[in-house]
Amino acid sequence: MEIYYNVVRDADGLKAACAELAGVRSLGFDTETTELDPYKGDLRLLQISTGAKTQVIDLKPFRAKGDVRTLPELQPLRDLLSDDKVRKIAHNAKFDAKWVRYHLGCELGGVYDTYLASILISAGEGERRHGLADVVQFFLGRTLDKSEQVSDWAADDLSISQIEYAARDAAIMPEVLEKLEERIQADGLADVLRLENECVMPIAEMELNGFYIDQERWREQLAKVTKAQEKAGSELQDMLGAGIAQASLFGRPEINLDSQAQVTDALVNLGIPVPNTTRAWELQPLAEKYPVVAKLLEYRGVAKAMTSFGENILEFVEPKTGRIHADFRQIGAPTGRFSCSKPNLQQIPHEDVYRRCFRAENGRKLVIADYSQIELRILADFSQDRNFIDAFESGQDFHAATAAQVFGIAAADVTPDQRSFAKRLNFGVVYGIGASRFALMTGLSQTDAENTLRKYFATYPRMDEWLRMQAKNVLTERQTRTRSGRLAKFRFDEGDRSSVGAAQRYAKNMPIQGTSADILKRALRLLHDDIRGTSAKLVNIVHDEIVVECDAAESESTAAKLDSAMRRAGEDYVKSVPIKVDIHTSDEWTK
DNA sequence: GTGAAGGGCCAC
DNA sequence: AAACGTGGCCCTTCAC
Repeated sequence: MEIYYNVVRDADGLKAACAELAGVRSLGFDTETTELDPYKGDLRLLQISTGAKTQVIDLKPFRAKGDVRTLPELQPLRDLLSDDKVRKIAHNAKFDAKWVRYHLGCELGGVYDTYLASILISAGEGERRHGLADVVQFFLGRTLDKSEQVSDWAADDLSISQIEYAARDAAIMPEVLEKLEERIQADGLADVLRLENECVMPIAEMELNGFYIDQERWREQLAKVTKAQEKAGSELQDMLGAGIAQASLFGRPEINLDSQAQVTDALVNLGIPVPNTTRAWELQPLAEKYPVVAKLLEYRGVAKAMTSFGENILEFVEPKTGRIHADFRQIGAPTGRFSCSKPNLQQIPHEDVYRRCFRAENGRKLVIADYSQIELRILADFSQDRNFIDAFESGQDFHAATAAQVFGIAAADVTPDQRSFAKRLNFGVVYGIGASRFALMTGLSQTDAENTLRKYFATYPRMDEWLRMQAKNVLTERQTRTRSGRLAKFRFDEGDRSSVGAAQRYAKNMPIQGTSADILKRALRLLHDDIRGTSAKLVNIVHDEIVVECDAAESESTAAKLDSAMRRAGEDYVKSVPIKVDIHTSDEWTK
C-alpha cells in the first residue's frame, strides 16, 4: 500500500501540520516509544492521520530544546490531542493515552479504541485475537506487517522503513473504524462502546498514578509470615514424616510440602481418609480429628501469603514514583469486568495487615467507596420482583430481610445463623447455584437444601421467573446483554448437559455481573471529569469499589464528588431500586 | 530450559 | 458423576 506522509521535526512544521489537521473530526492515531513503560522510556513518534495523509511527528528534535511536557511550541499538538470533539482512532488507546499524558502533559480526548471495539464485537467468543494485525486481517482482509514494531525507536535517525511502518499503522485506522462501525451498529453496541471509550483515559491516568505502598510495613509483615511459614513447615514435615518408614542413611526423605501428590501420599500413609481433592473446604472437616490436617491448612495459608503476597509485590514498585503501577485490562472478562495483573491489586487479602500497607502518601488521604450489594440490586431491577425491591427500599439490613421472608418470621427475630443462611442464598442465586452445591456449602441435607431454595424462590417469585427465563432464552437466542447493551454470545453442545448447564448459569450471571461493570465504568468517567484540576487521583478499583487519593484538605469535597459520581452512574442503569454507596476516608486502605 | 495444564486460593 | 459466576498468581508435573 502506498503511503502519503509528512515528517514533522520543528515548530514551523508542527504549526503547519496542526493547521492542516484543524477541522478534521476523525483521525487515526498511534505512537512509537522506546520502551513499553512510560516511566522507563521516551515517546519518539506521534502519528496522526486523516487516512489520506499522515503526519509523523518526531519528538526527538523537540526534546533537545527542553522538557516536552511544557515546551510552548508543542501547544498546538496538545490542543489537538486533548480536544474531545476530534476523534482519535487508536488501537489499545490506553497505551498511547498514558504516553501522551506523561510525556506531553495532556489528556487524550475523543478516544475511539478499535481494540475494545473488536473485543465487544466478538462478544466473548474467545477464538479470535485482537491485536491490530489480527483485526486488520479479520475486518479488512489485509495483512499488516508488524516486524518494525520491536525495532530501535531510540535511534538518532529512523529508517524509511520505520517511518513508513509508523505512518501506516495510523493511516489504516479510519478504514478499520469504518468496518468496525458497521458491526457495532448492526449488533447494537454503540452505547457500550461509548462507555468503554470514555473509560480509557480514566484508566490510563489510574495506571500512571499508581497506588502507594508502604514498603517498610510490607516487609515487617513479610518477616512475620516468613517465621510462621518456617515453623509450620518444619512441624508439618515432622508430622507427615511419622508415617514413612525410616529409610536410608540420610534419614527420612524430605516431603515437598507444596506438592499435592507427595502430601496426599503422606496423609494416606498415616491412615487418613483423604478426599478426592485436598482443597481447603474438603480438608476442613478432617482438621478437627487429625492435627496433621489442621497443620497442613495452616501451612497452606502462610505459604500462600509468602508466595502471592510476599517480596514479589515489591518488585513492581516503580523507583521514580515509589508506587505500584499495575496493569488493568478494561475488558478483562467477557462480562465487562476489569482484570488486573503485575501485580493483581484486585486480590490483595482483606486482612488489615496487608491492606494497611496500601496507603495515602504523607499529607494525603484515601477516599474509599463501594457499592452496597450492587449485584443484588441489579438482579432486583432486572426481575422487578416486588418483595426483592421492597427489601431494598425499606433500607433495612438486606440479608436479615431475606431471612425474615424466607423463614416467615419478624425481622427482629432473625438469628445470626438465619442471616448467614440468607446471605449465602442471596449470593448463591446470583451465580445460579443448585441445591447440591448449597447443601455442600451449608452442611444441610440435600432435601433441606432443596426445601430452603424452594422457599427462597417462593419468596421472590418474579426473580425466580427472571432467572428461569434467562436459562430458557439462551437455548434459542444464544446470547444475552447487560444494561449498557454489552453482548455475550454462547457456544454450547446441545447434547452435553454440562455445557448447556454452564451456559445457563452464565446467562443468569452475565447480565448481573456485567451491568455492575457498566456502572463502575460510567462512574469512573463521571469521576474523572469531576476531579480534573483537583488534588484527587484515582488509585485503584476492585469491581464495585473505587479508591481515590487526595490532599487531606480536599478529602471532604473529594468524597462528595466520588459519592455523587457513583450514585449517578448507578442510577443511569438501575431505575427502580435505590443505589447505596458506602464511603469513608482513611489514611490506609482499610475498612 | 520453556511452556501448558491442573490444583489450589486470593479477590469481588 | 455432577454443575456457583468472573479473574490472576504460584506451585508442581509433564511434555517437548
